[in-house]
Amino acid sequence: MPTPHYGQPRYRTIAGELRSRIEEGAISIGALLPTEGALMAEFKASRGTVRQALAALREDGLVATAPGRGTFVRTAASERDELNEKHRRIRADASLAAAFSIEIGTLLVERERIKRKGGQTEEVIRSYRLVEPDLPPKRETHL
Amino acid sequence: MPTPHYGQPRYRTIAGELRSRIEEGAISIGALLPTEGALMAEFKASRGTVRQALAALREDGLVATAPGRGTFVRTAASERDELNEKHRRIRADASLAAAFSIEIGTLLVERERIKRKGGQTEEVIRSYRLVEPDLPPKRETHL
DNA sequence: AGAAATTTGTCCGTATGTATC
DNA sequence: AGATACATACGGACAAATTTC
Repeated sequence: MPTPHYGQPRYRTIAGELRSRIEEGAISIGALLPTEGALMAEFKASRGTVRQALAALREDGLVATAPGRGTFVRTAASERDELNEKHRRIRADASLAAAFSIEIGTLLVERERIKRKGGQTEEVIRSYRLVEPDLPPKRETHL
Repeated sequence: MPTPHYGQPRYRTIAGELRSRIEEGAISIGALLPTEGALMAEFKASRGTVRQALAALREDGLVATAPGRGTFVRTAASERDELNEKHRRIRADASLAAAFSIEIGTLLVERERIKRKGGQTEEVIRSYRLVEPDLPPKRETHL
């Protein structure tokens, strides 16, 4: 098969399948995922594609990989990563004002993410910033 | 050339070189990096290797890539990402106590990262958690 | 509007290096 | 030392998004 990635790319499909197994407890926390070779056979995918899938899970913090050892499940099975994400507008307190070199009371955007794991909160992440785009705007549909 | 990655992998070398150019202003903010094809020619590397290098820069938040368009520099050239990282022990206030379902005053680890960009603070990230490892411990040097 | 060219995205197969078991 | 498993690298091919003409 060439490279038809109509709906979803294959690596995302594979990542999703692995994610499901982890969330459903088929692969428990701390356990090893199948080796890259095994995944190649199971999904009939190339090594690169399998590694792309694992990289995606790694970015989500779901697994961790060690050379010569394998890829391990990092987080709990059920109730995984409910990652509530909230955006709020808050006013800078003293410490934030100092960090940004702005006046106390200036409006900031707070993004709070709460990672849960089996009902228990694992981590609270709060980031503060002003605003700003990411990429330059698209070219206007020409003349 | 086969695959000798003694000191540094090639993709890291390429990423480092590009990073330098960005930090030194040779490629200014918002500007396009050379295309993947151009980088292949310049570094005499395969497409995959070049893309690995770009992925590394992307993970650092240094650049952003758009399909069909190219890879753009995201952050300021000089004084980049001073990413001060501090760890502190703090006591849970009301909101953190609620998030973790613990008592107010319980000790938590706060990791604060401040991303700067040309002297100006861009983002303040604070994460709170208890503790815990990442990977299962290595096997003892066997029987 | 539409076709062509450009550029990134995905995927395959293979080979060799390095770490761990 | 040998087997296993992940890391790096090459080359080729087709798909999809964007820009250019």
